[in-house]
Amino acid sequence: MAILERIHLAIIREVERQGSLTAAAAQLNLTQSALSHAIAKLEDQIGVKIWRREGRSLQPTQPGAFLLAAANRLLPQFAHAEERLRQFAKGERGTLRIGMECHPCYQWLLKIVAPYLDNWPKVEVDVRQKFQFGGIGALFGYEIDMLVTPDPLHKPGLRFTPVFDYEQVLVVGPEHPLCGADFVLPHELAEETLITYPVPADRLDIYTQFLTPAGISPRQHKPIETTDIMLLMVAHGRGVAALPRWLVEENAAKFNVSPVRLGRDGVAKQIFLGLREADADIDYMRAFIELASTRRVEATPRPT
Amino acid sequence: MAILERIHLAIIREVERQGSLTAAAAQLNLTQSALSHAIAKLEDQIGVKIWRREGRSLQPTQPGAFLLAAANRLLPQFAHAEERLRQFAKGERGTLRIGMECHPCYQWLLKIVAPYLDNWPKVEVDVRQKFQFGGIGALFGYEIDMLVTPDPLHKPGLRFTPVFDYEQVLVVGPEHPLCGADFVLPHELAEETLITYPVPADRLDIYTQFLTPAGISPRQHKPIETTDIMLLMVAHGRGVAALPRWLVEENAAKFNVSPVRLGRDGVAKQIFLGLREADADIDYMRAFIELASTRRVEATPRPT
DNA sequence: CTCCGTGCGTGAATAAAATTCATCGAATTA
DNA sequence: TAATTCGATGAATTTTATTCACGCACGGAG
Repeated sequence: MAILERIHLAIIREVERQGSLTAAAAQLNLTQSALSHAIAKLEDQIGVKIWRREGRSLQPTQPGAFLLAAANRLLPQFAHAEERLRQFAKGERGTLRIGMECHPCYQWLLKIVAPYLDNWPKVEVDVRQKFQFGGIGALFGYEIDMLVTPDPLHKPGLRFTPVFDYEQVLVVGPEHPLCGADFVLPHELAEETLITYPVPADRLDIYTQFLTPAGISPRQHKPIETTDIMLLMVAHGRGVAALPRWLVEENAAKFNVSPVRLGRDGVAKQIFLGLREADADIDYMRAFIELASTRRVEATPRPT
Repeated sequence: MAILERIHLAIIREVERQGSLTAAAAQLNLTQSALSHAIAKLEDQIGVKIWRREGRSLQPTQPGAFLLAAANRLLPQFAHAEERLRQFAKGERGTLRIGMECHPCYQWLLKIVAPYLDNWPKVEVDVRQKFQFGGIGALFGYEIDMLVTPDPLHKPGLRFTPVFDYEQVLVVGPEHPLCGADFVLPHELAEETLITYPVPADRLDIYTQFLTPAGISPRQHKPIETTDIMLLMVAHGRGVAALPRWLVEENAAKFNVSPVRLGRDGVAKQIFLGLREADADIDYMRAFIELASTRRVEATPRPT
């Protein structure tokens, strides 16, 4: 009845990675012959070829590509399940895999995770930042168990809890004309170089909530990966950036940068923790959210 | 290295379903002894018990429950993968699994699917309506390949295309005082019995876009599963309902019901088709969306 | 062009595993 | 309390996976 097994998926994935049966076999601690037999049997039973044998190289056929996608989706879940079971065996509670969709939140997260690890010595924490299908997809696809994101999604199956409010502000260097200003209006950025994290513009609040509504684009847009470099660039007059006020204030002395309110009323933001509804009752998950919620005060900037 | 196999998940799921090893064994075409050995080996290798043997009954332990959840998630994907491979073998293109989050769209869908099946004789179509984690979750979890929904979600990994616009209207019976009225205002429904599909109020447009903003609740709220019964109830003065105008007009003669605009401007709605971005280039998927888009005219009611 | 290295497929042999058979003890029920 | 049902266990057996040995085809080097 059942013909497709875990080993088949493992072979298909490994052959793709290594480029040849022989190399894949070595990786899987098997002989080339074993793989050949295994695949031959599978191809025979379902009546479909997995690869096109073009001379020496193996090109996945359509069914092969389909299986490859399935393998890349399913095998990590097997691996994680086994890992989790081993943790159960050792008396550990599990691994909380946290996904981040909010670059500057990393520093905030560290402040939550530190006491959490003390309170829950038997829980491991793992933080991930790259997801093929976005944070929501990673949550649904069991790549992660919790998501830190500024944009929640109240849908059946997921639950989001706001954990802190903050104000998004413009950061400028000491020589910048806006340094010390009460606030900045969109058109004042029309000739600026805007430094942001490397994500699409429609995921950046300074566009969606500030520039785009006013129909303004900055003169130049520079993507930078790390917050430190970003602040360094701003401090040395290479452009301006938009970051949470608390982050700017924490780094004000170190980098010599100043916050400026975005617009008269400021741009208010919230960070949410999301998890699968099915996990909502797990004690160590609840505890994390609770801890994150109570630390909210420390991270809150002055009210707008 | 790899210890957790498909068979283990199958056993765990089947034991849960059947309540006993013996019954599960019969279901899986194995002997009770085989299952016992298989599980004993697994428990031995990972060092964890799957069930608590309380006298005769088997209660899943915490790891057991975890594996059960994994089984319920993973096994259907194996089954579907095999099914899909068999279809490849037969020269078929695959099965388009369509999920519905929009009760009255069923009739519309039939009109799209009929010509589609003719154009793509090698593609099977399967329509599903129940999802544990909502339509979006089903899409991410590979339970379905396409989602028909009035509320889209533009997120990385998913793509939504609007396929038709319609007007949501109130439906009333021939004896109803509102019959023939130009439009209805929220307070006029305060003493009515409102018939809807059995979904939460925050998913019903008549609440979110009409009643709730005005702070009105109907006197009574009756959930009904099927459109026909709903129209029958309305026609016989048992209440009013909210449905797409095109649906009402199609059934006006058959059931003797009339549409009434909701508010002065009417309530405008759109239906979207959603799919995983990874599938966006598959020809028979594109074709379905194209077909659905071109049929848009027929379903469009008079403009508001 | 030919030789040689390398990679894949195949059949027989072997090793490993899964499954069954036979049996027992414990728990449930009549 | 006897009869019955269910799960565990060890040995026997069957099935399956893997290896070994070998042949063939492709492609690069000489």
